Order: sequence, then C-alpha cells, then structure tokens
Amino acid sequence: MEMTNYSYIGPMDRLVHPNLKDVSLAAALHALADPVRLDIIARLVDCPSLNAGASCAQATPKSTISNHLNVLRAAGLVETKVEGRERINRLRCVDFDARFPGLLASVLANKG
Amino acid sequence: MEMTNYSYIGPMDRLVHPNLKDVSLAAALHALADPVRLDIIARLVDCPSLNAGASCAQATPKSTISNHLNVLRAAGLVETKVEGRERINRLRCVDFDARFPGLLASVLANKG
DNA sequence: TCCATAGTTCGGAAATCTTGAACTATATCC
DNA sequence: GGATATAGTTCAAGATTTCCGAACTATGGA
Repeated sequence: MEMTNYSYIGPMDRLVHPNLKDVSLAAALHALADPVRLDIIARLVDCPSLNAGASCAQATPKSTISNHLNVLRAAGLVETKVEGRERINRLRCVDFDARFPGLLASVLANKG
Repeated sequence: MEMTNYSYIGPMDRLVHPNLKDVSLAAALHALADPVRLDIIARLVDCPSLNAGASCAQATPKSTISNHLNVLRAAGLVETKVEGRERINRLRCVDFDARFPGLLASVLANKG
C-alpha cells in the first residue's frame, strides 16, 4: 500500500467561496486583469452556467483553466457547484456588484 | 575615460506616452490591480500634479515607485512631464475615459 | 566646482504564473 | 462488481514578472 502526496484542501464536493466583504478592490481587479479570465467571464455572461472545459477556449490546458477559475472564485466573481462529475460555474453578479457597484458592468461594457 | 553600461530608452526629457487605442482592457486592469498603484492614483486625484516621491507612501523605495509609474504610464493612466530636476505626473482622465468609459470612475468610486 | 535632490537603470533574489504528469472522483458500459 | 472514460485537481519545475538595493544620469543651487 502506497502513501500518496496528493491532498485536497477540503472535501471535493464543497468548494470554498469567499464572503465578498473579504475581497479587496486590488484582488478583484487582479482577477479581472487577465485575457483568459476576461474570456471566461464573457462566456459566462453569454451562457450563465458552464463547466470548466466549456468556460475556456479549447486549446487551454486543464490545469490552467483550473487555476484561472480558482482566481475568479477567490475574488468572489465565480461560484462553482459540483454536479455529477463536472463543476458548474456561474458568475456571482449580484454579490460582486453589491461589493463593487458598477465595476463588473463597466468592465463588461469595455470588453469588445 | 570609462564606458558605462547604463542606457536610457530615449532622451530623458521626452517620456513615451502610448496612444490609448493601443492599450488593451487587460493591460488597463492590470495597471489598476495593485494596492501601491491604486494609492498613487488616489493621490493624483486629490492633488492633480505630483512628482514621483510625493505620489507614493514615503517608505516605498525609489526604484519601486519608478516601476509603478512606468506601468501606469504604459497603460495610459498617467502622463509625466519633466520640470527642472523632477517629473510631474498627472492622470490622463480624459484620454483614459474616452478609451474605457466609466472604468476609472467606477474603480475610484469603489476605492475607499 | 562641488554637493544635494530627483529619478532611472541594472541585476539578482523573491514571488507568481504556466503547464505536463500524476492523481482523485464520478459515471457509464459491460 | 470491474474496467474504462470523463472532469477536474494537485504537484513540481521551468518561465515570467515583480521588488528593491546599488550604481548611475541629470539638473539646480551654493
């Protein structure tokens, strides 16, 4: 019997979503300040619930998508629910807009 | 006579300011996504023209301030003019807002 | 001329980002 | 049940970016 070094931060069916009051403006802007993440957000606007694969251009490596979704989740921009063997992602528009009024709207308006 | 390795990108009295059409949304957000740079911007809102030293908390190293101002300049957020032995920085509010309408206002409104 | 002030450039250490490989977890087919 | 496929995470290491002290350029004033 082999001991493994891999560990999960928590149970895989309960991902951690921050309270928006604990997200700084700099952290929120940092999450938005990346072309891949802006693309993920744009896709989630068009189609409000997507699994990880579908929320990114298909050339993007899985581990990269996973990291970008972690950043978006940590910034309170995305919520993730486990559904069967996939994770469904949604924008936390209401929560995010309550914390940073107008910010996401203004970013989306300027992304063309 | 000693040859030096130090070089300036251009004449020191003519700093490069980008045309805002060449600034991407991701680059603009990246420039905004840093506590030190947000602080610089806030100071320039309060006091519209400041030299490098005055645009940052006084504990910040000079080379660090210089780098942050480069990032802000490259994002079209700050313009710099040489005046005697100092460089006076100003926000390019009008230019930036023409390129990214509402974005800077919404960031400033959310920075408290 | 010499000194002080203002800011840039360089280089190396530190932090962060990217991504393939190995892994966990769940579903589906026999 | 077992084998296989699919979805996504974790790890590790290379690549990239950021930070900042030291050396430098540039200007102003005594």
